Amino acid sequence: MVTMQDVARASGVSVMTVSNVINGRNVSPETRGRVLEAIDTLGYRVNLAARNLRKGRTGTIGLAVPEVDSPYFAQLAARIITHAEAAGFRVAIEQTGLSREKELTTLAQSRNYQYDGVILSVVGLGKEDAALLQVDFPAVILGERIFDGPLDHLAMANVEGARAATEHLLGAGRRRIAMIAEVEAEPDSGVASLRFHGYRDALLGAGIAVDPDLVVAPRNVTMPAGRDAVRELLDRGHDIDAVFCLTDTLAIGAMRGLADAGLRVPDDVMVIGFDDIIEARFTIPSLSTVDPGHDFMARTAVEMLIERIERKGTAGPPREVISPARVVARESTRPAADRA
Amino acid sequence: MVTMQDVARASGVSVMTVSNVINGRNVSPETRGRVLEAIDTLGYRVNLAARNLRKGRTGTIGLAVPEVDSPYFAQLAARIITHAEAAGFRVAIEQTGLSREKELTTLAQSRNYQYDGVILSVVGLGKEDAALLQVDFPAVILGERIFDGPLDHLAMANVEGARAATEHLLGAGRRRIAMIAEVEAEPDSGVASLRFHGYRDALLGAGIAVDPDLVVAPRNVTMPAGRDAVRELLDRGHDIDAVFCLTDTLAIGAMRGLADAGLRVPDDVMVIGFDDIIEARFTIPSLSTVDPGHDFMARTAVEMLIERIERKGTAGPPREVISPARVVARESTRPAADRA
DNA sequence: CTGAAAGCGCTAACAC
DNA sequence: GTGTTAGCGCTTTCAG
Repeated sequence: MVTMQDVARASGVSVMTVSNVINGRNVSPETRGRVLEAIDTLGYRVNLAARNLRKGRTGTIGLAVPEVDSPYFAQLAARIITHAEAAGFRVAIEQTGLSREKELTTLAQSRNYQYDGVILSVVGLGKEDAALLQVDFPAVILGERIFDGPLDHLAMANVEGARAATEHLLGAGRRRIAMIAEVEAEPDSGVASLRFHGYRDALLGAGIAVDPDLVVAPRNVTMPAGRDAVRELLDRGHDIDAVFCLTDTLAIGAMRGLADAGLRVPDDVMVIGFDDIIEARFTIPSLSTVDPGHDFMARTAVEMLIERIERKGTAGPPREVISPARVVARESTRPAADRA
Repeated sequence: MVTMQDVARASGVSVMTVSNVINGRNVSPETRGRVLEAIDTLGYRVNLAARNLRKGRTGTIGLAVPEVDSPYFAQLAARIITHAEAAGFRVAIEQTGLSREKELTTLAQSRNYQYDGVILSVVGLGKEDAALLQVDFPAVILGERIFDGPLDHLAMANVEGARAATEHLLGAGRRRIAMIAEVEAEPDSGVASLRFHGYRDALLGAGIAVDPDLVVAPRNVTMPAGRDAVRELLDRGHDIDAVFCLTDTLAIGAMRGLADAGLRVPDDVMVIGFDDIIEARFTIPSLSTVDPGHDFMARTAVEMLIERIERKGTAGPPREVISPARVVARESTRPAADRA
């Protein structure tokens, strides 16, 4: 390993001068030339572990997401990287695999001075873990389950978005509206129960009672699970005319399941999802969904985190921000009258 | 910041004992208890920057991909994470944004002792950059452009896979087979020209000349670009009966473009992609494609890298591995006879 | 089983 | 503009 010492010796200057050259501080052109040459011939590289230790920061922020290959999280990550790099931070993505333990570990590890701050997308942690989040470290929580927690928190307008999605289906004349979501036992404790809340509100508002038989739990949040959930729904023998899916990923699977059963979307069954992933614009038929304010979320998460990082001790109380959601109508909910 | 010193003082032992407790070495139960208690009350965390500096390794491998939100790379990353974590390594994902500079930077940064090794998925770098890859650092290159380079290299069977895909279309009786790909000027210099090579071989094998008008370049490798490429193809006024797309992402866009033009897949136009991303199983119709051996690639890349890391200096010459590819037939290329 | 000392490579602070 | 000194927090080495 080549160190600054070696470079300093080779170019006949002190290590400090080498450091100054590397960090672009004032050094006479002649000296700088000699140093750069030595760096080149020796193949010297800064040791970031040493620099980080000395400076007490790394210039890297951690982003923890449940799954990197879920389109929603992948697209969120890409947006966050864009914003963070614009602000001069590198981003390291970690996968928590939907586990509460890994989410806690990531937060703890971050405090090990690996990252200057962390954006944690939470699905496993719940209200009961709020105490464990009591860390004196720049962190922003993305997710639904930790309201009134000790950290900055950014959530979506889940209830409102889900209500709007359901009203959109009602507005198209549908009445037998199923929902694909695993609703948590405790009300409003997670994404699913919040979106179910919106679904129920919309139905009640239209004078329709929630039929528990029309709410089916997928085994996870993937396309295969969405397809199988639709099969179960159809096996129950009910006459459904629309499905509201917890996420677009489930919705894409659901559309596949409907096609397998010989049902046409939107004519026989309308489908709407939630998330507005890029894929939704390219399914056949294209998928109506709820845009949870992607750009707002990514930008806000990065801004909140960087502000905490820069302001160090001078913390201020935790903030709570809700990103607005809006329905994006596409072919999968288009009424017959609108078509050629 | 709480240090080992503080813990040592609080529990009346030396820093060494604290270190031993943390690293699970032999310490008397009583002492261990006192130390753990002090750690807990003080809220001590190991400083990884210091540990890394001292140990000269980080336990983290870097994974550089062009885009984290491309399904292919996202799914590759998820697989690599799985294998690396099984071997006790953490993975930090970085996005190179399709730029040659960022690819080089990532490789250089990695040598700054941030990662123990790096898996670099290359699209911007070419043969001419081989010299710049001459690093004395554990690295595995994923991609097509750097054959005979100085680093371990893992590639797909692009020519064979593309030939098989095209033969699959020929076998279904199609003759006017278009290809969506931006073919590089230099033969066999990148993924696109290699797959074009396979496409051409298959056509020639069937006695069909390549019609340059049937080869259209998308503006990038995304769904919108695939859709627009199909539009251009149709605007040229040719009668096509099949399309081979450089990637599944383009193919999904292409199917959308065909639907927009009122053409049915596979009846009017068959479509086949390349990559076998998860989404391909859930499009309507489901997408035929080429499986490039995902699991093999992820596993092999991690194995090769870790071997380099463990063996430090004792390098051995760079290795070259080709992952086998095979056609996966789905609805988008199903002949009429096979259907109900 | 526990401790003392040394030093990983770098930069902040202060000389000159 | 350049050099000297000190020390970031940890683990390795060697004594006890």
